[in-house]
Amino acid sequence: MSRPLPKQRLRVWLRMLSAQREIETGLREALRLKFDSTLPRFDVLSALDRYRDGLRMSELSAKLKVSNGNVTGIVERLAGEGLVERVAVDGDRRAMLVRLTPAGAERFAEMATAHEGWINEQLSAFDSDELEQLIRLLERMGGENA
Amino acid sequence: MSRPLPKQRLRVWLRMLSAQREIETGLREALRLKFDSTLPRFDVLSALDRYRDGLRMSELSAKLKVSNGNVTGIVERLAGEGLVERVAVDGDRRAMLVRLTPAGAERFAEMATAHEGWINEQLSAFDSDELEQLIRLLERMGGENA
DNA sequence: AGAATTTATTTCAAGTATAAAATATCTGCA
DNA sequence: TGCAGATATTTTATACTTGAAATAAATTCT
Repeated sequence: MSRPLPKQRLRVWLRMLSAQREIETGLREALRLKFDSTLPRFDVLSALDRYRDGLRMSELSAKLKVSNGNVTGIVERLAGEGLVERVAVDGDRRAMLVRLTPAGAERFAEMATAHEGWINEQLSAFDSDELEQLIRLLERMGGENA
Repeated sequence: MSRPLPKQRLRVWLRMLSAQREIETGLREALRLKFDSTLPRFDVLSALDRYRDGLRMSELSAKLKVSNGNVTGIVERLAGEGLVERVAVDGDRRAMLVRLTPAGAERFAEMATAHEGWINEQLSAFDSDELEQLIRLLERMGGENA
């Protein structure tokens, strides 16, 4: 007789939260110390690095799963640092396209290398098979992919 | 020849972030609509419900893995709502013990029931074996348990 | 064309979060 | 005893986050 399903699910959720917070705390500190930057900024740069032609504000907030207003502020600060630029979209004067500047692309490349290393350490306990298992399971959690 | 280990680990991390944000968005909204409350407040109540004798501020922030100053603010608001109370610890005048009020315990009980239901829906795709797998894997992620 | 609606983004108010500085208290030890 | 250092918490400054309201521009429907 095993534990009821709802309790098991709750347990998974709580454990996931805990692991996540712990890893994020490490990342946050590392980003701050090595790059004087933050996790949200890294996330925005990362999305823009993946979409080199740029993204609209709304696409950015959808990809990051955060509110529109939130992205406005982060992009503003990144623009202030010269890492991203906002350009008008022609054909739609409501929209703004955000993309990496050359400086931003270069900066992100350094951060991404370090970031991959930190994650690699945090998840060093897992071998390839286990990682595949995790991917398969996590892909079925929540709705669609990243 | 499979993908290199560091990339696989990164993939797991990104997928976990994505799933988490999606689920949290749902929980946040549900908590707001049904209880006019928030996730951080729920987390604090949850910890206090588990430790009925109360917790010190520092124990609370350690369990929740958030900063001390953060907990100060959330507890302040919960105290304003009459859901928690702060009492002096005798033998140490620096410390504060926080615990649920009867109203807080009652309120939390309602919230917890609903919360379990929401999580149960969000993770409805998984059966018992898969949940056990997830637990085992997640327990090895980051450092120690919750 | 002109009004109503929808879409894209920003602004706003309130709450959440961190790191660092400030307080207050406690503990260990010369 | 008295003080140096450690501990518990709050305060402060700044950043992040949300949901809702406000703008502004595009689209739809007569």
